Amino acid sequence: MEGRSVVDEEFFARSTLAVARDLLGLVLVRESEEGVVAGRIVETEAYLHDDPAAHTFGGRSERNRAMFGPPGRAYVYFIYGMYYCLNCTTNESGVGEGVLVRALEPVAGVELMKRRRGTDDILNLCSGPGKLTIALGVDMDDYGVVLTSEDSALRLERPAQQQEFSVVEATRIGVSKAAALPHRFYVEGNPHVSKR
DNA sequence: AAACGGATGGGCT
DNA sequence: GCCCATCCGTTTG
Repeated sequence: MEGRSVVDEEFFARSTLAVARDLLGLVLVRESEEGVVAGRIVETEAYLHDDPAAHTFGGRSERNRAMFGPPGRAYVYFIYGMYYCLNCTTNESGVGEGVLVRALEPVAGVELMKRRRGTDDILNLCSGPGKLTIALGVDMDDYGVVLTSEDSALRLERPAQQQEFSVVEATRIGVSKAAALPHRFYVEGNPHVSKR
C-alpha cells in the first residue's frame, strides 16, 4: 500500500482559517476492529489563540495541551457530560489553535455508522460534531493521535478525485463568546451540514 | 418551524 | 456553582 493520499503535517502548519477552509472536501478515515468508516468533511469551525470562544484562550491546561502541541494531531474534548468533539490542531507548536470538524458526508462503512448511531437515516449519521464522533467511534483514547500518518487508525486523506464546490462562510454554532466571528465554513448546498 | 428542557459530568473561577 | 464548540424528544405557534 502506498500512503500517497494522506495529508502531510505542512498542510496543518498554516493559518488556522486557511486550514479550516481547505479541510472541506478531504476525507477522514477511521479504522477499528469493527471495521473501516470514512467521511468527507463538509463543515468546520476555526478557533484562534486570541479568540474568547477557544478552549486555549485562558492559557495552557491539561485539557487543552494537544492544541499547544504540533499541528496535525487530534484534539478531542468531552462536552455536556455525554459527547466528544474532534479537532485538528493547526498552526505552529505553542500557538494554541485548531479546527473543529462539525460534519461529514459518509463515504465508507455506512452500515457500521448506522449501527453506532442507532439510526438508518443517512443525513443523521455525521451531521454534527457530537454525532460524527459516535459514528467514527472517536473518544478520549484518540486524544493527541497523529492524523498525518498512513498507519494511523484516524487520519486525513485526499480523495481520489475532488468534485468542485463552493464554500460558505458563516458564524459559529453554539458559542456565546465572539459569536459574530465568521469562522464557520461549509460546503454550499450539502445536506450533511449541521445547520444552514 | 422554532423554541424548550432534560440528560449528564468535567473544567475552571 | 456555573458554564459549556451537543443532541433529542416534546411542546408551542
